[in-house]
Amino acid sequence: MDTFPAEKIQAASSGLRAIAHELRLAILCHLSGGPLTVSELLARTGANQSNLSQHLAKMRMLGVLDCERRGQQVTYRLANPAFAQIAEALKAIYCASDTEQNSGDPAACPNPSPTQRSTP
Amino acid sequence: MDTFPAEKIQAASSGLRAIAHELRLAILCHLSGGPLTVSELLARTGANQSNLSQHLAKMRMLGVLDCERRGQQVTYRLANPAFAQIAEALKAIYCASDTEQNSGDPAACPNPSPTQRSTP
DNA sequence: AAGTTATATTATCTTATTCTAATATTGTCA
DNA sequence: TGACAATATTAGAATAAGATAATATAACTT
Repeated sequence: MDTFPAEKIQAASSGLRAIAHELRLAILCHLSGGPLTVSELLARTGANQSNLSQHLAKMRMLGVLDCERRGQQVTYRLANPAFAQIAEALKAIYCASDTEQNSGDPAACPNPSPTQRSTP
Repeated sequence: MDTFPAEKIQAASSGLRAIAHELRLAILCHLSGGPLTVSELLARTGANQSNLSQHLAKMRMLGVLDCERRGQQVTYRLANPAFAQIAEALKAIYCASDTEQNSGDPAACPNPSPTQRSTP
């Protein structure tokens, strides 16, 4: 996959920023099952009202969520169902059925590593 | 999709944070086509060497990339092929074939919006 | 060993995120 | 109209992320 036009990268990274936060990802996951009102999200996430509202606003402004008011309740939904696929991919990565994920040292790498010659 | 265990959300959001940046997303896209050396990434992204290295380090520490040194070159690759799916999903969202994406005001919403009664 | 290439690390400054608390809007109902 | 419920907004302080420049390390070459 190299065909991601450079001009779109900026927009896409904004979209990612919109969900790259513990609470906002939780919101995404909950909304992947269908629209929910703020109260429902409040109950499911256990978040602080003001804080939740701010995060919802950010997700909306960054184009991840749409919302609609009905009386005094506001319902939020994914602006694009493909956002749920991102949650799916994450689940595949972080909820692998195996016992453990990656046994290696996360920081292990380049300079510290032992020499490996390309032409032994 | 509500079956994303709460304990995993934190790890997953770290993974997202690792790619929620213009340059890091570009790196992900380039590596989706297969492993590349730092020099190759340097050429393709046009980034500053020090900066690129720091972003690669962050992606590695957050578990998105693996790397391996061969002589004086270091090759980076996706730690999990499923990360490429995220790039695919983003492409679906942000590179829709239609002329334009979402024509609505991104900020339009709740309080500012006109009344809609639930029982008209 | 000295020079050179490839890459990583550190330091610092600037800017952006995030949380909390307080307050404001909007809509409903008695 | 006045109280209440649902949600949004603002302001401020604390923390994190980012860019740049300078320097360090590691491996190769002569």
